[in-house]
Amino acid sequence: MPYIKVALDVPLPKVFDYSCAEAAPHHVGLRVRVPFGAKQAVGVIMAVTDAPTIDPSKVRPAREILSDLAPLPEDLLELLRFVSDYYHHPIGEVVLAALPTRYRSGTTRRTVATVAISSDGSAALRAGLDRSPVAAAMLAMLESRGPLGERELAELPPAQRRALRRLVARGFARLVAHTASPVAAPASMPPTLTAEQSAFVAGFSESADRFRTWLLHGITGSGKTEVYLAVMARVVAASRQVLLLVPEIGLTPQLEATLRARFPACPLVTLHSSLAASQRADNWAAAQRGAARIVVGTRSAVFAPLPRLGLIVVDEEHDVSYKQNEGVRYSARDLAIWRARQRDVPIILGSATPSLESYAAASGGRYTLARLTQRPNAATLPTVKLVSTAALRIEGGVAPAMLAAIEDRVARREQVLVFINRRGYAPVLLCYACGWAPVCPRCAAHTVLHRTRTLMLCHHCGREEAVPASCTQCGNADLQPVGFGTQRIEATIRSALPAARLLRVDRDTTRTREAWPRMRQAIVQREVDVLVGTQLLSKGHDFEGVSLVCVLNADRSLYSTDFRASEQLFAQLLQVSGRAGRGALPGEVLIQTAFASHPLYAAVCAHDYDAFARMLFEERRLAGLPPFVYQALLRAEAPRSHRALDFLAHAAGLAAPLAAGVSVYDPAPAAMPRLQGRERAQLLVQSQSRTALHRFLDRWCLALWDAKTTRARWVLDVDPLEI
DNA sequence: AGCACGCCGACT
DNA sequence: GTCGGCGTGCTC
Repeated sequence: MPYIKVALDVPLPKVFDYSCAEAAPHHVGLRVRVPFGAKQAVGVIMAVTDAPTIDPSKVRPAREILSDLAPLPEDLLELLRFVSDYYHHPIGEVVLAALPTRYRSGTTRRTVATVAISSDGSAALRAGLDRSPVAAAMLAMLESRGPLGERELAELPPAQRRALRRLVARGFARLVAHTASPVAAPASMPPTLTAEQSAFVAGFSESADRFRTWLLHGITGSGKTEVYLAVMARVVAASRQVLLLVPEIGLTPQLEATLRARFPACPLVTLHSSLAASQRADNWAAAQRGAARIVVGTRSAVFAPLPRLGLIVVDEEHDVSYKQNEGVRYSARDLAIWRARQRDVPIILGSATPSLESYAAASGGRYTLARLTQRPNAATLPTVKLVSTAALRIEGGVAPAMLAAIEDRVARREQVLVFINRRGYAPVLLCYACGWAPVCPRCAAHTVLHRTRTLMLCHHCGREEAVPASCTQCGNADLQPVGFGTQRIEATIRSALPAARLLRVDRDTTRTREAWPRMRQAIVQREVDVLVGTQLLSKGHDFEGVSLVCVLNADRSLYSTDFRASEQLFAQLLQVSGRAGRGALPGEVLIQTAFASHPLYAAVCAHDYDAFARMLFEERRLAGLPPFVYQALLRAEAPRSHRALDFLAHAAGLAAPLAAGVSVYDPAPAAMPRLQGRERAQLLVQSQSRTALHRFLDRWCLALWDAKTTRARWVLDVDPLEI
């Protein structure tokens, strides 16, 4: 009797043995439906064996092997096993997370479960039969509001879900299933490449069929995309697949349009979170069949099966959105490199501001560095100037000199982009009498004052509350907004320049699917003079009419406790600067700051990445920080903070005898100590040797899994970005 | 993580 | 008496 080892979506570091008469070696990588505890689950067959590892009497038979999808290829399973080992995360969660959601359940058709009240339930409600207040309330809700959909069900508190299950069991409510239905042009000519671009393409082509990591450091506007396209053309012509990873796409279908225009005959699919589940599953399957030749996707696309892979490109490789910060905390950029080595194909990491890790690897010769130092067509870099606010008291958040510059551009019918990395009206509403300010009850954060919809909003958990009329501590009615968000800056500019046409672009104004395309249209057609927006606006948009970029509130990251904040600020400022003067107009960038003599700003003004990188590198070396040490963070969370800290104290105790060559720090509250009603704490471990760190992590995790102590949820964050 | 089982207080 | 609260332990 053959047995199968099944990866299941549970936080346990093992696979589960099932008996399965029909199982054969070629079933490895297929999905399978199995009984698990009291219910059924869908998992992935990781191996087929002759004998179970556990007591055979405990083994249950598998229900059914699902063959509506081709098996996950061996190289992908190998990648997933590596991810599970390296990030010390349960294999089942890793494997199932790599699968499009639609394939995580057995049904291939997209069904949305809803719960509706039954006729028995209506009768019971009228007769007042149910004595449980929760159950009665649920029945009343089902009757008045109609059936509850999957989303609403997921958001119910556990007590209500339990009550609902009981109602279903007693026939007072029933499950309903709805089935939802799922949902080219002439080739554009490549431009003539610059000498630098051609040199890179030529150099790349010499070893294009072997593994090699290229770090393509190109200043903003130097045409990295053109280089990618030229290199991709060769790969596509050889009938092989290209994986192009991009940061969170957000508002950018532009790259996709460019690719389709350049390769009209080449099947292209995208993989990102805003696709409908069925679309995503179809695109994934097209990649797996090898039918899709170009796969453009965000970080999770690094797990797409690609049988004919010939090249990987990671655009904006420094972008922190490549790091997954929930569940398996992987770095898609690092895994892309692992995958390129595994498949023996070249990989290009592109950036105007490479991460210090990549910079170090290139300096040490592990990556091949290539540079693009020129903008094509003799376009010049924007001039970057500082607007010092050190001696000023700024009225509406925008310095007079900056307002004047904006007015000047508007008068010349040029467009202006104003960045403020905070949405809402004001980040804090403060009582000047006693110092009280509204906070979120579930998160360790102030709630943010919003004015377009008047409310206090928690930006961490989304909780909405009414704006208090007076201080709840002292009764003072004079509560003042402190600090500036996009809405307040918009108001300032509107009152200073009443004739200018303003558009605010942030998460609040781009919530609907159609909103952004319509705004984009308005910008391109010059129906807008001043754009006020968050970082959303900074990624990958070329607005030809924009000649001035203004940056507000950059100082916040200068003296942050996070040692990576200045690296990220520098990258952001250079990226944002790149938005000015993309067309024929010369660009100008103004950065409002109270610290005009800070060396970071000097480097930004000089567009000097190398000087800044060298400086940071030296700082990190002296301080003993990455990339000179390797880190891992044990993160714990629990409803009460002592639970999380107790767990970490216990973990530190377990670590002590294992920690050869590894420093174990003290448990500490997390940077965000409370999130969504859960208290969070963390424990840092680090080592100068990656090998020593991982040898330690291997043994430590075994001990942690063994210790069935203190109930806290925990994850290991290997190579953390946020500490 | 779910989910059972099990043992305690407060309602009909 | 049951309902429902939550702590413990298991899932092949």
